[in-house]
Amino acid sequence: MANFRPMDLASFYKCLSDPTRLRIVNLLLKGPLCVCQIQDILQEAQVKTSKHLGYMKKRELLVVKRKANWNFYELDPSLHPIARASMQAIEVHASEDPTFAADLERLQNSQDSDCC
Amino acid sequence: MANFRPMDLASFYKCLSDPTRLRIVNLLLKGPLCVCQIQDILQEAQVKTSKHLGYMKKRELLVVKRKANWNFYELDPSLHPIARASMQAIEVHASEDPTFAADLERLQNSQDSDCC
DNA sequence: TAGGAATATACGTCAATAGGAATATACCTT
DNA sequence: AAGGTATATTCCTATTGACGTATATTCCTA
Repeated sequence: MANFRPMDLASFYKCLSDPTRLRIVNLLLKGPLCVCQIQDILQEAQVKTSKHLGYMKKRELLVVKRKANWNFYELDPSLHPIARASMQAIEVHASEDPTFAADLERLQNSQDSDCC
Repeated sequence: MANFRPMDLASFYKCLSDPTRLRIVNLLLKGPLCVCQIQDILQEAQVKTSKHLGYMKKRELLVVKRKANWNFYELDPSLHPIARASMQAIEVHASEDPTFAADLERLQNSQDSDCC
């Protein structure tokens, strides 16, 4: 969101307007993750996860870094303060939500995964 | 957003995912407004404004109070902290955006309007 | 009670979105 | 080079969303 215009802000909030994408954002708030980790944690179909990641990448909420065979996604570090504040609020309150909390727990357990 | 679930949160962010609705939220952050004031400030077609207000009311972001011939919309006072934080960030940064700023200026000038 | 002002709804159209199935691409390993 | 793993893309379908035109509803006032 280089230029702060309602248009861009709307585009940012569109990224947060889907449950699956919110779950992904909740995970990426903890740091970069590779696609297979995200898939494992969400327990959703590969194509579904991939397309939501592509959606957010296209709208510049996420950036991707390829390492060997794996794609690591992370939140764009240069987001507008409004975006940052919105996501920070999600992070602060994630434990109140069963889905977010369960995802974060699976994230913990996946640290010692053999995936990537 | 009585229950905090990604579903509800997604629904909330859907309300923020349209430029016109963002402009409305920006105005309502300053307090309740009647539809005619909102229409005057946005300078958009009546039906467009009305439908966006209906959209947000249906998703419980806004509540409406009828007074005589006029409908006053306001932000639901019992919103989840995540929603509050997101909107507060919008309020803090509104002056950075030409559209938001111009809308707020027209809001000032409309205080002495003969509308409602 | 008839007319007018304020606001919402119905209907039609077109674009965008979500999700699945199948397929393609990119890179690694043997 | 061949096969495997990781990930993206294409195609299809059903749903939702945005916006305009026309019309309905609600309430006030003369």
